[in-house]
Amino acid sequence: MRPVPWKVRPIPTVWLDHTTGIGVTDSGARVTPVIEGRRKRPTLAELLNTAHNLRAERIMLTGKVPTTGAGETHWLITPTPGWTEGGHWLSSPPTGRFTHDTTGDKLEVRTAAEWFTSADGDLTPDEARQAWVATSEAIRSVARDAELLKSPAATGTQLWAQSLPRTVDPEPLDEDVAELLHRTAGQHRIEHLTTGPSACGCGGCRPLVDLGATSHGGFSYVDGRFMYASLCRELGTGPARRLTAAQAEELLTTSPYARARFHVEFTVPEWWDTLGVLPVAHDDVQDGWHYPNVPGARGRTWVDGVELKLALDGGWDVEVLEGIEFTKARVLDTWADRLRRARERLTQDRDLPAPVRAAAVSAVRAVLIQGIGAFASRGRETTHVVWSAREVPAHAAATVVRHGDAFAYRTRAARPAGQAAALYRPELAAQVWSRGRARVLECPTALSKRLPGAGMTYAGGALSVDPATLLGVNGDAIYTTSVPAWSLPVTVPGGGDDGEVGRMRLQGWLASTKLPSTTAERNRLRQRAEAAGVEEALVAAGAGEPTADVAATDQVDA
DNA sequence: GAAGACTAACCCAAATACCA
DNA sequence: TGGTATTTGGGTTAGTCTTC
Repeated sequence: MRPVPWKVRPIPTVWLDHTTGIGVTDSGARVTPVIEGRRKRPTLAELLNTAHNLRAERIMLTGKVPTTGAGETHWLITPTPGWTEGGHWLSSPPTGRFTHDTTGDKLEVRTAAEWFTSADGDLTPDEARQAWVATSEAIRSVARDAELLKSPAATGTQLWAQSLPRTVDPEPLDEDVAELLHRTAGQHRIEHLTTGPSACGCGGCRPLVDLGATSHGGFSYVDGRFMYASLCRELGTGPARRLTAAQAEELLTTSPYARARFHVEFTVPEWWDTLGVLPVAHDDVQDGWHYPNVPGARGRTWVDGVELKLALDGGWDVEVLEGIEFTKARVLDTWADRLRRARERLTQDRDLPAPVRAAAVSAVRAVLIQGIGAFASRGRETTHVVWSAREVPAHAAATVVRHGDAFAYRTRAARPAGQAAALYRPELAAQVWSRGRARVLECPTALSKRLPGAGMTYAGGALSVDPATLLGVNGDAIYTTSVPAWSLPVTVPGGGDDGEVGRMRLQGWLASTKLPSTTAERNRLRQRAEAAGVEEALVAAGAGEPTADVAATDQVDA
Protein backbone atom coordinates (compact mmCIF):
# COMPACT_ATOMS: atom_id res chain seq x y z
CA MET A 1 0.00 0.00 0.00
CA ARG A 2 1.59 3.23 -1.15
CA PRO A 3 1.27 6.34 0.97
CA VAL A 4 -0.39 9.25 -0.79
CA PRO A 5 1.27 12.64 -0.32
CA TRP A 6 -1.10 15.34 0.77
CA LYS A 7 -1.13 18.98 -0.13
CA VAL A 8 -0.51 21.59 2.52
CA ARG A 9 -0.45 25.31 2.33
CA PRO A 10 2.05 27.37 4.30
CA ILE A 11 0.72 28.41 7.70
CA PRO A 12 0.85 32.17 8.37
CA THR A 13 3.12 32.43 11.38
CA VAL A 14 4.46 34.99 13.79
CA TRP A 15 7.77 34.36 15.48
CA LEU A 16 7.78 35.71 19.03
CA ASP A 17 10.17 35.75 21.92
CA HIS A 18 8.46 33.99 24.76
CA THR A 19 9.51 36.45 27.41
CA THR A 20 9.09 39.81 25.68
CA GLY A 21 6.53 38.92 23.04
CA ILE A 22 8.56 40.88 20.53
CA GLY A 23 9.22 39.23 17.21
CA VAL A 24 8.64 39.16 13.47
CA THR A 25 6.05 38.08 10.95
CA ASP A 26 6.75 35.68 8.09
CA SER A 27 7.84 38.60 5.97
CA GLY A 28 10.24 39.79 8.64
CA ALA A 29 8.19 42.79 9.78
CA ARG A 30 8.69 43.65 13.44
CA VAL A 31 5.93 42.72 15.86
CA THR A 32 5.40 44.16 19.31
CA PRO A 33 2.64 42.84 21.55
CA VAL A 34 -0.08 44.98 23.06
CA ILE A 35 0.36 44.63 26.81
CA GLU A 36 -2.26 45.89 29.19
CA GLY A 37 -1.40 47.77 32.36
CA ARG A 38 2.16 48.32 33.36
CA ARG A 39 3.41 44.79 32.96
CA LYS A 40 6.55 44.25 30.91
CA ARG A 41 5.84 40.68 29.99
CA PRO A 42 2.85 39.69 27.88
CA THR A 43 0.41 37.03 29.02
CA LEU A 44 -0.35 34.06 26.81
CA ALA A 45 -3.70 35.66 25.90
CA GLU A 46 -1.91 38.82 24.80
CA LEU A 47 0.40 36.78 22.60
CA LEU A 48 -2.62 35.05 21.07
CA ASN A 49 -4.32 38.39 20.40
CA THR A 50 -1.18 39.85 18.88
CA ALA A 51 -0.92 36.93 16.48
CA HIS A 52 -4.63 37.00 15.72
CA ASN A 53 -4.52 40.68 14.81
CA LEU A 54 -1.85 39.81 12.25
CA ARG A 55 -4.03 37.00 10.86
CA ALA A 56 -1.45 34.45 11.90
CA GLU A 57 -2.51 30.87 12.48
CA ARG A 58 0.60 29.86 14.34
CA ILE A 59 2.89 31.34 16.95
CA MET A 60 6.43 30.05 17.08
CA LEU A 61 8.02 30.84 20.41
CA THR A 62 11.73 31.33 20.74
CA GLY A 63 13.82 32.01 23.81
CA LYS A 64 13.37 30.57 27.25
CA VAL A 65 10.15 28.61 27.12
CA PRO A 66 9.58 27.42 30.68
CA THR A 67 9.82 23.75 31.49
CA THR A 68 7.20 22.45 33.86
CA GLY A 69 8.25 20.49 36.92
CA ALA A 70 6.04 18.01 38.71
CA GLY A 71 3.08 19.66 40.42
CA GLU A 72 3.64 23.01 38.71
CA THR A 73 1.07 24.55 36.46
CA HIS A 74 1.95 24.27 32.80
CA TRP A 75 2.51 27.60 31.08
CA LEU A 76 -0.07 26.68 28.46
CA ILE A 77 -2.73 26.21 31.11
CA THR A 78 -3.62 29.73 32.08
CA PRO A 79 -6.74 31.85 31.62
CA THR A 80 -7.03 33.01 28.02
CA PRO A 81 -10.11 35.25 27.81
CA GLY A 82 -11.59 35.22 24.36
CA TRP A 83 -9.93 31.93 23.48
CA THR A 84 -10.95 28.33 24.05
CA GLU A 85 -8.27 25.70 24.37
CA GLY A 86 -8.61 22.31 22.77
CA GLY A 87 -6.22 19.46 22.17
CA HIS A 88 -3.07 20.73 23.85
CA TRP A 89 0.04 18.64 23.92
CA LEU A 90 1.73 19.39 27.22
CA SER A 91 4.75 17.11 27.01
CA SER A 92 7.79 17.89 24.97
CA PRO A 93 7.68 19.63 22.56
CA PRO A 94 4.61 21.49 23.84
CA THR A 95 1.82 22.52 21.53
CA GLY A 96 -1.06 24.77 22.46
CA ARG A 97 -4.20 24.77 20.34
CA PHE A 98 -6.70 27.58 20.70
CA THR A 99 -9.90 28.66 18.99
CA HIS A 100 -11.04 32.27 18.95
CA ASP A 101 -14.39 32.55 20.69
CA THR A 102 -16.02 35.01 18.29
CA THR A 103 -14.38 34.37 14.93
CA GLY A 104 -13.71 30.65 15.38
CA ASP A 105 -10.18 31.13 14.00
CA LYS A 106 -7.71 28.52 15.07
CA LEU A 107 -4.31 29.39 16.44
CA GLU A 108 -1.50 27.05 17.31
CA VAL A 109 1.31 27.78 19.74
CA ARG A 110 4.54 25.89 19.18
CA THR A 111 8.18 26.29 20.04
CA ALA A 112 10.97 26.91 17.56
CA ALA A 113 13.04 24.50 19.65
CA GLU A 114 10.95 21.67 18.21
CA TRP A 115 12.81 22.25 14.96
CA PHE A 116 15.99 24.06 15.83
CA THR A 117 18.51 23.02 18.41
CA SER A 118 21.39 25.37 18.92
CA ALA A 119 24.40 24.57 21.01
CA ASP A 120 25.30 28.17 21.76
CA GLY A 121 22.41 30.12 23.15
CA ASP A 122 18.95 30.71 21.80
CA LEU A 123 17.83 31.93 18.44
CA THR A 124 16.16 35.28 18.08
CA PRO A 125 12.70 35.26 16.49
CA ASP A 126 14.16 36.61 13.27
CA GLU A 127 16.94 34.04 13.20
CA ALA A 128 14.36 31.31 13.69
CA ARG A 129 12.31 32.73 10.85
CA GLN A 130 15.34 32.82 8.57
CA ALA A 131 16.22 29.27 9.52
CA TRP A 132 12.68 28.21 8.68
CA VAL A 133 12.91 29.82 5.25
CA ALA A 134 16.33 28.32 4.60
CA THR A 135 15.14 24.88 5.67
CA SER A 136 12.07 24.95 3.47
CA GLU A 137 14.10 26.11 0.50
CA ALA A 138 16.62 23.35 1.05
CA ILE A 139 13.86 20.76 1.33
CA ARG A 140 12.14 22.12 -1.73
CA SER A 141 15.36 22.03 -3.71
CA VAL A 142 15.45 18.26 -3.33
CA ALA A 143 11.73 17.52 -3.53
CA ARG A 144 9.50 19.67 -5.63
CA ASP A 145 6.30 20.83 -3.90
CA ALA A 146 7.61 19.78 -0.50
CA GLU A 147 6.63 21.99 2.39
CA LEU A 148 7.53 22.05 6.04
CA LEU A 149 4.54 20.75 7.93
CA LYS A 150 3.44 21.25 11.49
CA SER A 151 6.14 19.10 12.99
CA PRO A 152 9.45 17.59 11.88
CA ALA A 153 7.90 14.13 12.15
CA ALA A 154 5.00 15.02 9.85
CA THR A 155 7.41 16.67 7.45
CA GLY A 156 9.55 13.56 7.34
CA THR A 157 6.55 11.34 6.80
CA GLN A 158 5.22 13.55 4.06
CA LEU A 159 8.56 13.74 2.36
CA TRP A 160 8.72 9.98 2.44
CA ALA A 161 5.35 9.68 0.76
CA GLN A 162 6.75 11.88 -2.00
CA SER A 163 10.08 10.11 -2.21
CA LEU A 164 8.93 6.55 -2.54
CA PRO A 165 10.05 5.42 -6.01
CA ARG A 166 7.13 4.65 -8.28
CA THR A 167 8.26 1.10 -8.65
CA VAL A 168 8.15 0.42 -4.92
CA ASP A 169 4.95 -0.50 -3.18
CA PRO A 170 5.83 -1.92 0.23
CA GLU A 171 3.26 -4.18 1.79
CA PRO A 172 2.37 -3.34 5.40
CA LEU A 173 3.26 -5.94 8.00
CA ASP A 174 0.77 -8.38 9.38
CA GLU A 175 -0.65 -7.36 12.71
CA ASP A 176 1.15 -10.06 14.68
CA VAL A 177 4.57 -9.23 13.24
CA ALA A 178 4.07 -5.52 13.87
CA GLU A 179 3.10 -6.29 17.43
CA LEU A 180 6.16 -8.48 17.90
CA LEU A 181 8.37 -5.65 16.65
CA HIS A 182 6.83 -3.22 19.07
CA ARG A 183 7.40 -5.53 21.97
CA THR A 184 10.91 -6.64 21.10
CA ALA A 185 12.64 -3.76 19.32
CA GLY A 186 14.41 -1.01 21.23
CA GLN A 187 15.55 2.40 20.16
CA HIS A 188 18.79 4.13 21.05
CA ARG A 189 21.41 2.46 23.10
CA ILE A 190 21.92 4.41 26.30
CA GLU A 191 24.42 2.81 28.59
CA HIS A 192 26.66 4.03 31.35
CA LEU A 193 29.87 2.09 31.76
CA THR A 194 31.50 3.42 34.93
CA THR A 195 31.09 2.19 38.47
CA GLY A 196 28.48 4.15 40.40
CA PRO A 197 24.71 4.56 40.60
CA SER A 198 24.10 4.49 36.83
CA ALA A 199 25.79 1.13 36.36
CA CYS A 200 23.50 -1.78 35.51
CA GLY A 201 23.14 -4.03 38.52
CA CYS A 202 21.81 -7.15 36.81
CA GLY A 203 24.93 -9.23 37.31
CA GLY A 204 25.30 -9.89 33.60
CA CYS A 205 26.68 -6.39 32.98
CA ARG A 206 29.87 -4.99 34.38
CA PRO A 207 31.28 -1.46 34.20
CA LEU A 208 34.49 -0.91 32.27
CA VAL A 209 35.86 2.13 34.09
CA ASP A 210 36.40 1.88 37.85
CA LEU A 211 36.00 5.37 39.28
CA GLY A 212 37.47 4.15 42.56
CA ALA A 213 40.79 3.60 40.78
CA THR A 214 40.61 6.55 38.35
CA SER A 215 38.34 9.39 39.33
CA HIS A 216 39.78 12.00 36.99
CA GLY A 217 40.75 11.95 33.35
CA GLY A 218 39.97 13.22 29.90
CA PHE A 219 36.49 13.30 28.43
CA SER A 220 35.96 12.94 24.72
CA TYR A 221 32.62 13.12 22.99
CA VAL A 222 32.36 11.41 19.62
CA ASP A 223 29.16 11.06 17.63
CA GLY A 224 27.88 10.25 14.17
CA ARG A 225 27.31 12.87 11.52
CA PHE A 226 23.69 12.75 10.31
CA MET A 227 23.94 9.10 11.22
CA TYR A 228 20.47 7.82 10.42
CA ALA A 229 20.70 9.02 6.83
CA SER A 230 23.46 6.52 6.21
CA LEU A 231 21.47 3.66 7.70
CA CYS A 232 18.47 3.75 5.38
CA ARG A 233 19.89 1.74 2.53
CA GLU A 234 17.88 -1.19 1.22
CA LEU A 235 15.80 -1.92 4.26
CA GLY A 236 13.52 -4.86 4.74
CA THR A 237 9.79 -4.41 4.63
CA GLY A 238 6.62 -6.43 4.16
CA PRO A 239 5.74 -9.10 3.33
CA ALA A 240 7.50 -10.79 6.24
CA ARG A 241 7.94 -14.54 6.62
CA ARG A 242 8.20 -16.36 9.92
CA LEU A 243 11.10 -18.78 10.09
CA THR A 244 11.63 -21.87 12.19
CA ALA A 245 14.94 -22.35 13.98
CA ALA A 246 16.24 -24.48 11.11
CA GLN A 247 15.11 -22.02 8.45
CA ALA A 248 16.58 -19.10 10.37
CA GLU A 249 19.88 -20.92 10.80
CA GLU A 250 19.89 -21.67 7.09
CA LEU A 251 19.17 -18.05 6.18
CA LEU A 252 21.95 -16.87 8.45
CA THR A 253 24.52 -19.01 6.67
CA THR A 254 23.31 -18.48 3.10
CA SER A 255 22.77 -14.74 3.28
CA PRO A 256 24.22 -13.13 6.39
CA TYR A 257 22.99 -9.69 5.33
CA ALA A 258 19.38 -10.73 4.87
CA ARG A 259 16.87 -8.26 6.26
CA ALA A 260 15.70 -10.30 9.17
CA ARG A 261 15.23 -10.46 12.90
CA PHE A 262 16.22 -13.44 14.97
CA HIS A 263 15.15 -14.73 18.34
CA VAL A 264 18.38 -15.91 19.89
CA GLU A 265 19.94 -17.24 23.02
CA PHE A 266 23.52 -16.14 23.43
CA THR A 267 26.47 -16.56 25.73
CA VAL A 268 29.13 -13.88 26.20
CA PRO A 269 32.53 -15.43 25.29
CA GLU A 270 34.94 -16.20 28.11
CA TRP A 271 37.51 -13.74 26.79
CA TRP A 272 35.11 -10.82 26.19
CA ASP A 273 36.57 -7.70 27.81
CA THR A 274 34.53 -4.80 26.46
CA LEU A 275 30.95 -3.61 26.19
CA GLY A 276 28.11 -5.98 25.31
CA VAL A 277 26.84 -6.37 21.77
CA LEU A 278 23.27 -7.63 22.01
CA PRO A 279 20.40 -5.70 23.62
CA VAL A 280 18.22 -7.49 26.14
CA ALA A 281 15.06 -6.08 27.67
CA HIS A 282 15.06 -5.88 31.45
CA ASP A 283 12.63 -8.17 33.23
CA ASP A 284 10.64 -5.10 34.15
CA VAL A 285 9.99 -3.42 30.80
CA GLN A 286 9.96 0.00 32.47
CA ASP A 287 13.68 -0.36 33.15
CA GLY A 288 14.53 -0.45 29.47
CA TRP A 289 17.40 -2.34 27.93
CA HIS A 290 20.78 -3.63 28.98
CA TYR A 291 23.72 -5.17 27.15
CA PRO A 292 25.24 -8.11 29.05
CA ASN A 293 29.03 -8.24 28.78
CA VAL A 294 30.21 -10.43 31.66
CA PRO A 295 31.97 -13.51 30.25
CA GLY A 296 29.67 -16.49 30.49
CA ALA A 297 26.53 -14.38 30.93
CA ARG A 298 23.58 -15.65 28.96
CA GLY A 299 20.64 -13.85 27.46
CA ARG A 300 17.60 -14.44 25.30
CA THR A 301 16.39 -11.69 23.02
CA TRP A 302 15.19 -10.65 19.57
CA VAL A 303 17.89 -8.96 17.52
CA ASP A 304 18.27 -7.59 14.04
CA GLY A 305 20.49 -9.41 11.58
CA VAL A 306 23.11 -6.65 11.63
CA GLU A 307 23.52 -6.85 15.38
CA LEU A 308 23.62 -10.63 15.24
CA LYS A 309 26.28 -10.50 12.52
CA LEU A 310 28.38 -8.27 14.72
CA ALA A 311 28.08 -10.72 17.61
CA LEU A 312 28.87 -13.73 15.41
CA ASP A 313 31.88 -11.96 13.87
CA GLY A 314 33.00 -11.18 17.41
CA GLY A 315 32.96 -14.87 18.24
CA TRP A 316 29.83 -14.94 20.34
CA ASP A 317 28.10 -18.24 20.87
CA VAL A 318 24.56 -17.82 19.57
CA GLU A 319 21.71 -20.27 19.24
CA VAL A 320 18.94 -19.20 16.89
CA LEU A 321 15.44 -20.06 18.11
CA GLU A 322 13.29 -18.58 15.36
CA GLY A 323 13.27 -15.69 12.93
CA ILE A 324 11.38 -13.29 10.72
CA GLU A 325 12.60 -12.50 7.24
CA PHE A 326 11.59 -9.27 5.58
CA THR A 327 11.59 -8.43 1.91
CA LYS A 328 14.43 -6.22 0.77
CA ALA A 329 13.36 -3.02 -0.93
CA ARG A 330 14.60 0.50 -1.47
CA VAL A 331 11.95 2.05 0.68
CA LEU A 332 13.90 4.81 2.38
CA ASP A 333 16.89 5.21 0.06
CA THR A 334 15.58 8.12 -1.94
CA TRP A 335 14.12 9.77 1.11
CA ALA A 336 17.36 9.65 3.07
CA ASP A 337 19.32 10.75 0.04
CA ARG A 338 17.15 13.79 -0.43
CA LEU A 339 17.51 14.76 3.20
CA ARG A 340 21.22 14.27 2.89
CA ARG A 341 21.35 16.58 -0.11
CA ALA A 342 19.16 19.15 1.58
CA ARG A 343 21.52 19.15 4.53
CA GLU A 344 24.52 19.35 2.22
CA ARG A 345 23.05 22.34 0.48
CA LEU A 346 22.58 24.13 3.80
CA THR A 347 26.07 23.40 5.11
CA GLN A 348 27.53 24.77 1.88
CA ASP A 349 25.43 27.92 1.93
CA ARG A 350 27.88 30.66 2.82
CA ASP A 351 25.25 33.39 2.56
CA LEU A 352 23.50 32.32 5.73
CA PRO A 353 24.59 33.71 9.09
CA ALA A 354 26.27 30.93 11.08
CA PRO A 355 23.56 30.54 13.77
CA VAL A 356 20.86 30.40 11.09
CA ARG A 357 22.76 27.83 9.09
CA ALA A 358 23.35 25.69 12.15
CA ALA A 359 19.67 25.95 13.07
CA ALA A 360 18.52 24.98 9.58
CA VAL A 361 20.86 21.99 9.56
CA SER A 362 19.48 20.91 12.91
CA ALA A 363 15.96 21.13 11.49
CA VAL A 364 16.83 18.73 8.66
CA ARG A 365 18.27 16.43 11.29
CA ALA A 366 15.04 16.66 13.27
CA VAL A 367 13.05 15.76 10.15
CA LEU A 368 15.26 12.72 9.63
CA ILE A 369 15.25 11.43 13.18
CA GLN A 370 11.65 12.19 13.99
CA GLY A 371 10.58 10.95 10.59
CA ILE A 372 12.12 7.58 11.43
CA GLY A 373 10.43 7.63 14.81
CA ALA A 374 7.08 8.40 13.21
CA PHE A 375 7.22 5.14 11.28
CA ALA A 376 6.82 3.33 14.59
CA SER A 377 4.08 5.61 15.84
CA ARG A 378 0.78 3.95 16.57
CA GLY A 379 -1.43 6.99 16.46
CA ARG A 380 -0.80 10.09 18.45
CA GLU A 381 -1.82 11.04 21.90
CA THR A 382 -3.83 14.15 22.67
CA THR A 383 -3.92 16.02 25.95
CA HIS A 384 -7.21 17.39 27.22
CA VAL A 385 -7.53 19.95 29.97
CA VAL A 386 -10.53 20.16 32.27
CA TRP A 387 -11.07 22.13 35.45
CA SER A 388 -12.80 19.47 37.45
CA ALA A 389 -11.82 15.90 38.18
CA ARG A 390 -15.35 14.76 37.39
CA GLU A 391 -14.93 15.68 33.74
CA VAL A 392 -12.13 13.17 33.23
CA PRO A 393 -13.43 10.09 31.38
CA ALA A 394 -13.00 6.87 33.31
CA HIS A 395 -10.82 5.21 30.67
CA ALA A 396 -8.31 8.08 30.88
CA ALA A 397 -8.17 8.25 34.68
CA ALA A 398 -4.73 6.66 34.79
CA THR A 399 -3.20 9.45 32.70
CA VAL A 400 -4.42 12.42 34.77
CA VAL A 401 -1.82 15.00 35.74
CA ARG A 402 -2.73 17.84 38.07
CA HIS A 403 -1.71 21.33 36.94
CA GLY A 404 -2.70 23.69 39.72
CA ASP A 405 -6.49 23.89 39.44
CA ALA A 406 -6.56 22.10 36.13
CA PHE A 407 -6.56 18.42 35.29
CA ALA A 408 -4.83 17.20 32.14
CA TYR A 409 -5.49 13.74 30.79
CA ARG A 410 -4.41 11.98 27.65
CA THR A 411 -6.24 9.92 25.11
CA ARG A 412 -4.73 7.87 22.33
CA ALA A 413 -6.18 7.81 18.86
CA ALA A 414 -7.16 4.44 17.49
CA ARG A 415 -4.63 2.35 15.58
CA PRO A 416 -4.08 4.04 12.24
CA ALA A 417 -6.52 2.94 9.59
CA GLY A 418 -7.00 3.81 5.94
CA GLN A 419 -4.35 6.08 4.50
CA ALA A 420 -2.59 6.51 7.82
CA ALA A 421 -1.93 2.76 7.90
CA ALA A 422 0.35 3.20 4.88
CA LEU A 423 2.57 5.35 7.08
CA TYR A 424 2.81 2.84 9.90
CA ARG A 425 6.10 1.05 9.20
CA PRO A 426 7.53 -0.21 12.46
CA GLU A 427 9.91 -2.50 10.59
CA LEU A 428 11.70 0.51 9.07
CA ALA A 429 12.18 2.27 12.38
CA ALA A 430 13.27 -0.95 14.07
CA GLN A 431 15.90 -1.62 11.42
CA VAL A 432 17.30 1.89 11.42
CA TRP A 433 17.55 1.82 15.20
CA SER A 434 19.21 -1.61 15.09
CA ARG A 435 21.67 -0.46 12.49
CA GLY A 436 22.34 2.59 14.63
CA ARG A 437 23.17 0.40 17.60
CA ALA A 438 25.43 -1.76 15.44
CA ARG A 439 27.03 1.32 13.87
CA VAL A 440 27.97 2.89 17.17
CA LEU A 441 29.86 -0.32 17.95
CA GLU A 442 31.55 -0.65 14.59
CA CYS A 443 31.64 2.31 12.25
CA PRO A 444 33.50 2.59 8.95
CA THR A 445 36.02 5.41 8.76
CA ALA A 446 37.82 6.98 5.84
CA LEU A 447 40.63 4.53 6.54
CA SER A 448 38.39 1.47 6.44
CA LYS A 449 38.56 -1.15 3.76
CA ARG A 450 36.51 -4.27 3.40
CA LEU A 451 38.87 -7.11 2.78
CA PRO A 452 37.69 -10.57 1.81
CA GLY A 453 37.94 -12.83 4.81
CA ALA A 454 39.17 -10.08 7.08
CA GLY A 455 35.97 -8.13 7.55
CA MET A 456 36.30 -4.42 8.05
CA THR A 457 39.72 -3.04 8.78
CA TYR A 458 40.48 0.19 10.59
CA ALA A 459 36.92 0.53 11.76
CA GLY A 460 35.91 3.06 14.36
CA GLY A 461 33.24 2.74 17.00
CA ALA A 462 32.92 1.59 20.57
CA LEU A 463 34.33 -1.88 19.90
CA SER A 464 37.55 -0.41 18.55
CA VAL A 465 38.49 1.72 21.54
CA ASP A 466 40.39 0.50 24.59
CA PRO A 467 37.64 -0.81 26.92
CA ALA A 468 39.37 0.79 29.89
CA THR A 469 38.65 4.21 28.37
CA LEU A 470 34.97 3.66 27.55
CA LEU A 471 32.64 5.72 29.73
CA GLY A 472 29.36 5.21 27.97
CA VAL A 473 27.18 5.05 24.89
CA ASN A 474 24.32 7.37 24.04
CA GLY A 475 22.53 6.75 20.77
CA ASP A 476 25.11 7.42 18.09
CA ALA A 477 27.57 8.92 20.56
CA ILE A 478 30.36 7.39 22.64
CA TYR A 479 32.26 8.94 25.52
CA THR A 480 35.82 7.96 26.27
CA THR A 481 38.66 9.15 28.48
CA SER A 482 41.03 9.52 25.54
CA VAL A 483 40.46 10.72 21.98
CA PRO A 484 40.10 7.89 19.47
CA ALA A 485 42.43 8.75 16.58
CA TRP A 486 39.92 7.64 13.94
CA SER A 487 37.43 10.25 15.18
CA LEU A 488 39.71 13.09 14.09
CA PRO A 489 39.69 14.72 10.65
CA VAL A 490 41.73 13.01 7.96
CA THR A 491 44.00 16.06 7.97
CA VAL A 492 45.70 14.85 11.14
CA PRO A 493 47.78 11.67 11.33
CA GLY A 494 45.57 8.62 11.84
CA GLY A 495 42.38 10.66 11.44
CA GLY A 496 39.45 8.87 9.87
CA ASP A 497 36.82 11.58 9.44
CA ASP A 498 36.60 12.78 5.86
CA GLY A 499 33.42 14.76 6.43
CA GLU A 500 31.11 12.09 5.00
CA VAL A 501 27.64 11.63 6.36
CA GLY A 502 27.59 8.70 8.80
CA ARG A 503 31.14 9.14 10.06
CA MET A 504 31.76 9.24 13.77
CA ARG A 505 33.77 12.31 14.61
CA LEU A 506 35.08 14.11 17.67
CA GLN A 507 32.65 16.75 18.86
CA GLY A 508 34.32 17.87 22.04
CA TRP A 509 37.25 17.23 24.34
CA LEU A 510 38.05 18.08 27.95
CA ALA A 511 41.65 17.23 28.75
CA SER A 512 41.08 16.82 32.47
CA THR A 513 37.91 16.57 34.49
CA LYS A 514 36.15 14.57 37.17
CA LEU A 515 34.81 11.48 35.43
CA PRO A 516 31.01 11.04 35.46
CA SER A 517 29.45 8.49 37.78
CA THR A 518 25.92 9.02 36.49
CA THR A 519 24.26 9.58 33.14
CA ALA A 520 23.18 13.04 34.25
CA GLU A 521 26.75 14.05 35.09
CA ARG A 522 27.86 12.60 31.80
CA ASN A 523 25.32 14.66 29.87
CA ARG A 524 26.57 17.82 31.55
CA LEU A 525 30.13 16.89 30.63
CA ARG A 526 29.03 16.37 27.04
CA GLN A 527 27.72 19.92 26.92
CA ARG A 528 30.88 21.25 28.44
CA ALA A 529 32.99 19.24 26.01
CA GLU A 530 30.96 20.44 23.05
CA ALA A 531 31.37 24.03 24.17
CA ALA A 532 35.10 23.51 24.62
CA GLY A 533 35.39 22.15 21.09
CA VAL A 534 38.04 19.98 19.54
CA GLU A 535 40.87 22.39 18.92
CA GLU A 536 42.99 21.21 21.80
CA ALA A 537 42.65 17.60 20.68
CA LEU A 538 43.61 18.55 17.14
CA VAL A 539 46.72 20.36 18.28
CA ALA A 540 47.65 17.43 20.51
CA ALA A 541 47.21 15.10 17.53
CA GLY A 542 49.63 17.16 15.50
CA ALA A 543 47.38 19.34 13.37
CA GLY A 544 48.30 22.87 12.45
CA GLU A 545 46.10 25.84 13.24
CA PRO A 546 42.60 25.09 11.98
CA THR A 547 41.50 27.34 9.17
CA ALA A 548 38.48 29.59 9.44
CA ASP A 549 36.75 27.38 6.92
CA VAL A 550 37.06 24.29 9.05
CA ALA A 551 35.81 26.18 12.07
CA ALA A 552 32.76 27.35 10.16
CA THR A 553 31.97 23.81 9.04
CA ASP A 554 32.27 22.52 12.56
CA GLN A 555 29.65 24.89 13.72
CA VAL A 556 26.92 23.41 11.55
CA ASP A 557 28.07 19.87 12.04
CA ALA A 558 25.66 19.04 14.80
C1' DG B 1 9.86 42.94 -31.96
C1' DA B 2 7.83 40.30 -28.40
C1' DA B 3 5.56 36.52 -26.50
C1' DG B 4 4.38 31.92 -26.65
C1' DA B 5 4.97 27.09 -28.48
C1' DC B 6 7.73 23.54 -29.61
C1' DT B 7 11.95 20.64 -29.78
C1' DA B 8 16.44 18.84 -29.24
C1' DA B 9 20.25 18.63 -26.25
C1' DC B 10 22.02 18.16 -22.02
C1' DC B 11 22.50 17.39 -17.15
C1' DC B 12 21.91 15.29 -13.02
C1' DA B 13 19.34 12.51 -9.90
C1' DA B 14 17.37 8.11 -9.45
C1' DA B 15 17.50 3.46 -10.17
C1' DT B 16 19.98 -0.58 -10.99
C1' DA B 17 23.71 -3.69 -11.02
C1' DC B 18 27.56 -5.51 -9.29
C1' DC B 19 31.68 -6.18 -6.38
C1' DA B 20 34.62 -6.94 -2.19
C1' DT C 1 26.94 -4.09 4.45
C1' DG C 2 29.27 -0.28 2.06
C1' DG C 3 31.07 1.23 -2.06
C1' DT C 4 31.41 2.12 -7.08
C1' DA C 5 30.06 1.91 -11.91
C1' DT C 6 26.49 2.03 -15.22
C1' DT C 7 22.01 2.80 -17.09
C1' DT C 8 17.73 5.16 -17.18
C1' DG C 9 14.82 8.81 -17.39
C1' DG C 10 12.75 13.19 -15.83
C1' DG C 11 13.24 17.85 -16.05
C1' DT C 12 15.40 22.04 -17.36
C1' DT C 13 17.26 25.01 -20.76
C1' DA C 14 18.76 27.00 -24.86
C1' DG C 15 17.54 27.55 -29.32
C1' DT C 16 14.31 27.88 -33.02
C1' DC C 17 9.94 28.61 -35.00
C1' DT C 18 5.31 30.74 -35.23
C1' DT C 19 2.09 34.13 -34.68
C1' DC C 20 0.31 38.49 -33.64
